[in-house]
Amino acid sequence: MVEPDASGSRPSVVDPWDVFLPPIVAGLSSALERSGVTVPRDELLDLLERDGGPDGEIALPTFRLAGRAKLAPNELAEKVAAAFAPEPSIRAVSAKGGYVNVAVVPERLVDRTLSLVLLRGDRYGHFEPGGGSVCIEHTSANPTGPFHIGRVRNAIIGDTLARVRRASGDPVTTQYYIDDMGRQAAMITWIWSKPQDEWPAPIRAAVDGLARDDDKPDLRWGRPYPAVSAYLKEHADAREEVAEVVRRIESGTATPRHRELAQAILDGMLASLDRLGIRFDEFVWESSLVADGSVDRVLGRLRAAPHALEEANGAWAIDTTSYRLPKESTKVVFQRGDGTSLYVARDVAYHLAKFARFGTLVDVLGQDHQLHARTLDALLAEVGEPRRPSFLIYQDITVPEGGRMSTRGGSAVWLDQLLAEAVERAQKEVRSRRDDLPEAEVGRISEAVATGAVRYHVLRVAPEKPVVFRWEDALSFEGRSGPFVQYAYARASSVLRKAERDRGPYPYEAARLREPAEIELVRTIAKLPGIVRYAARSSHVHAVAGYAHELADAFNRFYEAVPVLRSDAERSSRVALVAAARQTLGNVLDLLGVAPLPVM
RNA sequence: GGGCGCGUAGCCUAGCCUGGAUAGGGCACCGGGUUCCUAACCCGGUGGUCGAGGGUUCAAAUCCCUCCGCGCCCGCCA
Repeated sequence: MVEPDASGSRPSVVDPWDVFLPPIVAGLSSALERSGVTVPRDELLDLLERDGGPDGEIALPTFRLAGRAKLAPNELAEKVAAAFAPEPSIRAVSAKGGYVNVAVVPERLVDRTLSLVLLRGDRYGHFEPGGGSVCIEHTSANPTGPFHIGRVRNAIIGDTLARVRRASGDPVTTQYYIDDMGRQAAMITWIWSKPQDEWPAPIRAAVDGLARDDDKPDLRWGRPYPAVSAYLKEHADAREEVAEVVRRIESGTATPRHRELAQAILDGMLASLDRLGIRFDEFVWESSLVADGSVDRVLGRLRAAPHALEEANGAWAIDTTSYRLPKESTKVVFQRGDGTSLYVARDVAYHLAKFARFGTLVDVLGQDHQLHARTLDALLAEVGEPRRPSFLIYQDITVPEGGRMSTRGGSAVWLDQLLAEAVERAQKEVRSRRDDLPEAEVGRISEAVATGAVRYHVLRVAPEKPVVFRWEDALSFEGRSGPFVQYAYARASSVLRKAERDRGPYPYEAARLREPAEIELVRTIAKLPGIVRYAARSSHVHAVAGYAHELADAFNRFYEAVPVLRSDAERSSRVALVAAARQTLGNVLDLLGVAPLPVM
C-alpha cells in the first residue's frame, strides 16, 4: 500500500516515488471515470500497491471497484488500461489478472532517484524533522553482572528503533532506566559490604575459582551474584540482611558503596553495548525518583485513587477488578506494610516523569513484562494520567536445550563471549582473503564484521518471534547476514576508488542506464524512504534488515551483470549508480547500527 | 484455569494489521560460473497439506470460531 503523504499531494523532497504518484492517481482516476466508476483520489491512493505487478511498479487491484462498474475485475482493468491517457512519466499501463499495472518511464525513475540520493547523501532515507518528542526506553538491565545474549535483544531492537524513528523525523531521546533499588541491587551491595573472608562459604566457593582482578567491572563485581541469589533461597537470616539493605537504600541511608557498585557494573555492561554501537542519551536512576520525592507523591496519589484499598497490615493496593488483569489476584499492591514502595509504584513515578517531558513514550520490554505493562496502564489510569506508553514486546532468546538463558543454570551465553568468538571467526575469514592488509586493519575490519553479524542476526527476525540461540546461525557471514550487506558496500567502495571517484562529482545520463539489473537496482534504491517510514510507524525494524539484504542483493546482481570500469559511453553514469548504491547501502547500514566498511 | 505471543519445505525466516496476480528470502543439498571492477559473490535445480478442522468471501497464509503443540506471565520480586 502506498502511504498518503502527511504533507498532502505536494511532492515530498525525500521519496523518489512521490513525484510519480500524482500523475498516476490522476490518470487512473479519469480512466476509471471513463470506465464508469468514480473513485475519490484518497481511496484510490489507499488502494494502490507498490512493488506489486510483474514489473514491480504501481498496481491497482480492481476487485473492489469491479462491482460498482458491474464488470468482472479483469474487464474493468482492461478498460481502465485502454482509457489511460498518455502521460510523459508513464511508460505503459496494462491489465492482468484483475490488476491495472502502471509502469513508469525507467529513465525518469533513474533520473529522479540518482539525483535525489546524490543530492541528499547521508540524509537520503531521512525525513525532515517534524514529529512530537519521543522517549524510547530500552535495555534497562539491572546492574548485576555482564550482559547475556538474552538481554541484548532488547538493546539491539531498542537502539535500532531509535535510529529508525530519528530518520523518520521524530526527535528521539533514549533512556536507560537503572534499577538500583530493588533486592537485586541490594544483593550486590550486601555481599561486597562484607570482607571477602567473611563471605558465606558457598558463595566464596563459587567465586574463588573465578576471580580475576583484571576482569571487566561487570564481570568482576557481578560475579558473586548468581551464588548470592542461590544462597538467599536457603538462608532466611541473609534474606533479612538484604531486606535491611533495601530499606536503607529507600530511606537514602545506604552506604555510598551501593551506587558505586551499581555504576561500576553498569560501566562494564555499557562498554559491551558500545561495541555494538549502542549508546544512550540519558540514564535515569530509580533511586533518584525516591530521592526527589516523586515516588512519595505517587504513593500519595495512589492511596487517594478511586480503587485504592488498605490492607490489614498497613499495605496499600489498587483493586484492579475493573481493569480485568489476567491475574488470580484482583489487586495490585503498590506499597508494603512497612511503608516502602514496590516496583510498580516507582515505575508509575518514572512514567509520569517521562510524560512531563515527552509526547510519546515507547518501552521495549521482554514478553515476561507483558502483564506488568498492563498493570502499569491501570495504575496510570488510577492516578489520572490519560496517556499510555506504547510497548514494544519481544520474545526471549532461548537455548536449544529449551528454556530461557539462565545465569545460574550455566546456559547463559555472555555477549562478550559471543563477540569474542565472532571476532575470532571474522579474523580468520579476513586473513584468508586478504594477506595484504596490515594487522591493525584486519583487527578493525574483524570487529566491524563480528559486531555487524551479531546485530543483524538479532534484527533480521520480527521481535515477536521466539529465537533459539545457535552459534552457527549467530555467526553467519553469508546469505542474509550483516557481512553480506557490508560486502556489497565494500565492493561499491572499491569500484569508486578505482574510478578515482571516491568523493564525486557524479555526472550521469539517465538514458545510459537501461540494463535490467541497473533498473532493478535503481528501483530498490528508491524504496528506502518508504521502508523507513513503514518501520518507524509500525516499529517493525526487521523490515529494515530485510530491505538491506534486498538492496545488497540487487547491487551484487548488478555488479555481476554489468561492467562499470570497463564500459565506455556508460561509464560515468554507471559510476554514479554505484555511488548512489553505496550511499544507500551506507545509510541503511547506519540505520541498522552495522558499520559500513570501505574495505573488507 | 486465565491472559499474551508463536506455529510457513530438513533448518531459519518474509508476507498476516489493511484478504487479491505463480507464498518471497536465507542455510543445507545437487549442478554450473573467477585470463575481467573484491567469489563474504552470482546463475540454475530439488524441496511447501502456510499446525489441524470448520466458517465468512467472487477470492483466505492473511479475517472469525474450535482444537492441538511450544514459550512466557498470573508475588507486600524486579
